[in-house]
Amino acid sequence: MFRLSRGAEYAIRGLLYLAMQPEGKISFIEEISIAQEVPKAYLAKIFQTLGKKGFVKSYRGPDGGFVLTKPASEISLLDAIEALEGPIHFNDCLIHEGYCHRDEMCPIHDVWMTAQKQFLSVLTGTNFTILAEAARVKAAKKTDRLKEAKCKQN
Amino acid sequence: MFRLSRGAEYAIRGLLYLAMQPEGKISFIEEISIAQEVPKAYLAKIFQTLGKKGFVKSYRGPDGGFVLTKPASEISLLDAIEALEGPIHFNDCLIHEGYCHRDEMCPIHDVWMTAQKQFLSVLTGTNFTILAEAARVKAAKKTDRLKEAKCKQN
DNA sequence: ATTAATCGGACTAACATGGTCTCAATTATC
DNA sequence: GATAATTGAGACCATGTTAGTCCGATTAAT
Repeated sequence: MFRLSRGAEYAIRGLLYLAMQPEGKISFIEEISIAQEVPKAYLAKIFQTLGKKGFVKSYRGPDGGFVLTKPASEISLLDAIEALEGPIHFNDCLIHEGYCHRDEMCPIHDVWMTAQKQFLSVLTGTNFTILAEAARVKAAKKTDRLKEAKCKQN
Repeated sequence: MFRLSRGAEYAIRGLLYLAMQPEGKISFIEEISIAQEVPKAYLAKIFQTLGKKGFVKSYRGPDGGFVLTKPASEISLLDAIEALEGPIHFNDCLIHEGYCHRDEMCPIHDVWMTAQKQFLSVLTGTNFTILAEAARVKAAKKTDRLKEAKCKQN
């Protein structure tokens, strides 16, 4: 179906939220779920898998929560997606060399290969420092727009 | 899940088969299903949707079957896929401008946009004449390999 | 102890996928 | 005109995936 799953989408939002916090600050699920508009219980489950995959570290008990285990710059968008969806391969024939016995006559294999490479290169080229920065810029623009609107009112 | 559906895969194989036939030659489902290793009944269903979408024309009765309605060069890989899967958008926010209210603060939208563009450009840049030609080349190489192997035997 | 948080997993409803099967319609051939 | 070969339309079904919810257990700060 060529669609990002909601689970992966939410994982990305969650990691982005953490990436935008001051370093080392513990955030808890409820906080993130509200800010990022994700159902709390679902987000909790997602963060468990993010924990198992080594992207976040958790603290239990009151004042518990989650922190990134590595610098945001070392987590790519692809990492986040594959953490939830598993490895991406557009077509079965791309799973590994020799998987598909039709390879020797099938001309489509190569097309998929390049399409997938193009796609993956965009995702690996984007990390959460970049995303966090882009989010900050967007937020600034938004407040600018609001100010301007208020100015016109008066 | 970022995966091509089997249905679309089979549609591609079917169209490729037709594209490789002499122009105007009618092929019937059983023939195609055997050559392309697709379950016959399923392929029949797929060709009905390909017919409705205007890619193939059908003839009933004995000696009936299917033919391409337009030159293979005018059918892109994307056309074939979207005929079965509907329009491709990697993420909901790409459905149309303004669909997602988070756009104004979400930094990921733009990444998806470029990733999808890259991907689609590969698929639109590949048509069935290209594929058919590539298949012929591959087939030739295969027979070469076989000949060589036979030569060594003697 | 209480309370606030994660951990782990069971559970579920809805939908998508990948088919099969049947019967009807069409048409070439004998 | 009967027969046989083909597509047309759609009902049907088993399985898997998605997008969650819910609950009880665990951990730790106060």
